[in-house]
Amino acid sequence: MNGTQAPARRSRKKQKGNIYTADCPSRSVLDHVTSRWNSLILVMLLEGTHRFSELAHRIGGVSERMLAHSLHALEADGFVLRVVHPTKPPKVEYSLTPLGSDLATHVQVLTAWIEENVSRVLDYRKASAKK
Amino acid sequence: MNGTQAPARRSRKKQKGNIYTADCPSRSVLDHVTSRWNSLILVMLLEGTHRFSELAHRIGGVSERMLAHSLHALEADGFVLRVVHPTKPPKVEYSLTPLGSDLATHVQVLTAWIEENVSRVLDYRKASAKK
DNA sequence: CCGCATCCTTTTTGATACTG
DNA sequence: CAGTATCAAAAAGGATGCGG
Repeated sequence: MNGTQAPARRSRKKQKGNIYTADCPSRSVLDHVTSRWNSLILVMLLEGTHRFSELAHRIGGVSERMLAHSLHALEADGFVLRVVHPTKPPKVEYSLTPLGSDLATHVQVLTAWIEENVSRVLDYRKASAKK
Repeated sequence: MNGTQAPARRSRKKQKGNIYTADCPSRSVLDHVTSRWNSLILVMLLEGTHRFSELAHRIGGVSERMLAHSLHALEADGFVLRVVHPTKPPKVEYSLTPLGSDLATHVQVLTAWIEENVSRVLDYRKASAKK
């Protein structure tokens, strides 16, 4: 089941994308969601609002440049809300929009699964390396 | 809630990873799962066994090089099983392992969500471009 | 000081051509 | 059919510096 052709339901704005199609916008959304740091950012923001420096500190290995890039991308897609406090020193806070929160929930399931099953993967990697 | 420190449960092989740590293996697993084409491959194989050419044809925009590369990576992590039929012409079939099937289920939830909500993202992108 | 833009290096990806 | 090898382009990543 699960047809490949677009449903072509007319006169309704809410059309479902086909992620297997190269030029479908849903593909670009998937790319953004799965872009290296973005999934980690989404899951971390599920905890609540965080400052730039907090994210930079807690997400191991991310550079400030990449963090800024990723946050902008997530903001442009409407997943993350960026609030600048013009204090001194400056403070920028990031949080999830309702849409982003919904998405992040699903991403978290994935990251949680990986954390749970990472040892299985490691065992397999080791076994096939030996062979 | 959801502590940051590792649980340090001892003397059990099944240790849970911390995906926020740069050198945790779970990070590399996440990278593989979210690598551009891998998520699409996983979801497609959820339908059942597929040949190389079927995957290449149905996943729009993927090159043979990347498809082969991605399939090898998924195979190395124990998510995908590769079976070569020494017929003429040759035939290679790919399917999910139990572990891969479990993972792919969660990835599919994500891709399905994106397909459902892509119009919301597009609306947001359009609105912020206008501003 | 914090956030992030700019320069330059390294890694990933893609187009094309060629083998078993 | 199912890949691999090679080269060129693009993107990711790191170091540094500057505005607020």
